[in-house]
Amino acid sequence: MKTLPRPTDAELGLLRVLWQRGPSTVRQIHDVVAKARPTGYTTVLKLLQIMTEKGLVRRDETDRTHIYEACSSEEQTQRQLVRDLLERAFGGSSTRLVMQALAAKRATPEELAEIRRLLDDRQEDRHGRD
Amino acid sequence: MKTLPRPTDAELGLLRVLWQRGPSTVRQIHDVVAKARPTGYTTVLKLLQIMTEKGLVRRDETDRTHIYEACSSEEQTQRQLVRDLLERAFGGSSTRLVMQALAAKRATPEELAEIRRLLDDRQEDRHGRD
DNA sequence: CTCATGCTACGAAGAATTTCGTTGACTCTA
DNA sequence: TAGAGTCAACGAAATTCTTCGTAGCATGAG
Repeated sequence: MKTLPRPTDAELGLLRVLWQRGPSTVRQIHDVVAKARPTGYTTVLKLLQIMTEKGLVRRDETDRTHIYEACSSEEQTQRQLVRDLLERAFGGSSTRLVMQALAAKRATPEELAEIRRLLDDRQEDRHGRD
Repeated sequence: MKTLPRPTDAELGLLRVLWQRGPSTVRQIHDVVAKARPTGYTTVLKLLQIMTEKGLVRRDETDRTHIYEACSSEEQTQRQLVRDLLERAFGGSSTRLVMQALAAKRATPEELAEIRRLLDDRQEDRHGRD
């Protein structure tokens, strides 16, 4: 499994629908994205065809109405995007990225607690492995 | 001060040089980027001209050899990029972004400690303000 | 002064992204 | 079976991104 190309903005929009809905037809995807922003049906179709070539999605052509499905999970893609941003803009320092993430949007106390929990797990991992 | 456009990959590369070096000439910037990847001098120049139009950099034209300078600090730009990614790929959940940041690159114990310190500050802030 | 050098400006080409119209095929129904 | 509707495929246009060649101007050395 080789690394997939970074999805463009429009592509990411379609992927988000696929993650939310699961495998879907062009029409189903179009219905969702068109609600947020007027978009032609064939625009979505073409984008999905390109994404198929790139390996971002796969499609089931059994029936006449094809079914599209994301190749990477939301988590995998998010991690890829973060890794990318990390290298391109943060010189690989996840600390600084986390700092900016917290600065960019005030986290709720619940979120802060969850992140704290995450750090605890992380630390346990290290203790377990080192 | 209106919001600046998101810098492209190549633009971000030049911004990183400007942040690192401070105000610089085209040649100085070119020398740095060309070391990492062969790039024509005029490629860098053109990119800087476009970035000037976009407002990403400003230039001092006093001398014949212009001096370019980033309009946004590294921190501001990073925050903008994170905010952007947050909306585009994480539905605004900074928690999940932090999770992926930690998953994407194993943080060192020192980094983990620093993030922990950050959270503490954050919490104190809230106590102070709530 | 003249020429080599270094600089900016400009244009253009090629690639990637985004959008949509048209076409031809299939399907369902009246 | 004829027509309306739906679908994938394709081409093409508009835009943005990236790259670089060329031209024209200034400057400094000989």
